[in-house]
Amino acid sequence: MARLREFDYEQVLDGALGLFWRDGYEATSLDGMLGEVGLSKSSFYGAFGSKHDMLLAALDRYIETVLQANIEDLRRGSPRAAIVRHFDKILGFQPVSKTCFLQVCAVELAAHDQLVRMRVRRGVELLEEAFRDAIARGQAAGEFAADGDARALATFLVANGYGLQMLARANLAADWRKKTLPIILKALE
Amino acid sequence: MARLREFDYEQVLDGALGLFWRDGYEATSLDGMLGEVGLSKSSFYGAFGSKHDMLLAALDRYIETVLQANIEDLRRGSPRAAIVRHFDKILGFQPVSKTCFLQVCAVELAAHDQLVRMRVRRGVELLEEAFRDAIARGQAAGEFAADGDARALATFLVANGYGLQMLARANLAADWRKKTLPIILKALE
DNA sequence: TTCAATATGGACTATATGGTCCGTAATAAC
DNA sequence: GTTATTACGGACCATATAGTCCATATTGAA
Repeated sequence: MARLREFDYEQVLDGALGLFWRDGYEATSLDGMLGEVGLSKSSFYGAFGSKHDMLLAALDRYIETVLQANIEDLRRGSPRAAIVRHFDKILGFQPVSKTCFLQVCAVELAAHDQLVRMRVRRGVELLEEAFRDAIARGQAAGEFAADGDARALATFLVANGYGLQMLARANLAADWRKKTLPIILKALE
Repeated sequence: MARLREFDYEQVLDGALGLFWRDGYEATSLDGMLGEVGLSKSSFYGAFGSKHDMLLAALDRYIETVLQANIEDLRRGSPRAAIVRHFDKILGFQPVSKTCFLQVCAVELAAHDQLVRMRVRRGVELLEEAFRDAIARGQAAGEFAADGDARALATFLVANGYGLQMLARANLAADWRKKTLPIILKALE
């Protein structure tokens, strides 16, 4: 009954996510983005509504795809090994690396944008739950001390992950950053 | 021999810092800022050069004033109490609070701006040194375990501070965040 | 085949942006 | 008081910005 869409919605959304992620929201111009993904303005406004709406959609998509993949990775193998894997990834970041998009949104936008803030919070809570599950499994398996507060330890791990990503952006010596991992892990033992 | 400047350079710089700090670099418009601090464009360009130059100057000023005050506060009283004070401040943050300007710059700009990155790194290192000193003093005084690696522990504390600030922006429940403090402190014992 | 509905290309708009320029005012040295 | 030097106000500029509009194209249903 109506003309079919010619572009791939999710492909365009992933392209936009990549730019918001790499450059931030304000620094990403709509014209530049539409040029990169090859979309006309009318198609864009018809499908996404506004730059801000697209940011929200990109944030949701990040949570559904990238963050979920990280969360699923936390379920693989032994809990301790999964947690080490998670932190090794972060410790390998350089200043230009694409660090967690939740952090980009939290720091650039969350203070003044409730819709962004709610999504970031939800994403962080999902990550926290995944850590909590991993910790609980590790406790049951005897890898971690059984008397630890799994939820508090999970929040602690999330905070350390984001703190270390900030230090990677600041280009703090990788050697120094890496030496925090044993300290972090010791809190679980 | 020449006309005198009518505005207070540092006062204007502090005003600009406040705006960059609250809203971020890209979201702060020059016209808006000049309106708020009551400065004409010619005076601005004569004194500060460009928006980017002013950002660098504001970042330097943040380090010299706000960050230095935090660092000096880490020297007051017992090391353990000073560290608790530092984290209590962070744990009191709400999403709209002005969290550390170094983090704002790191996340919004450091990936693509070497001049910002170098300054952020320097600021972070100054904070890290202050933590290291506090830890070393605490170790000497028997407040902390003497066998801990003071530098690694300092990096760990810095990372936790920034991670908790990110969680404050995300509006993660304050109760949860607060429960990480005993875990952090335990790493020192 | 007609028609209602949606998609597309791209011209267009209003405004905001960072930055420049210049005429004039104020200052201190001589 | 003259002069060299710098500050100031504000008009001005080129461009970038997010967003609108419309003529045309394409589709599936009736």
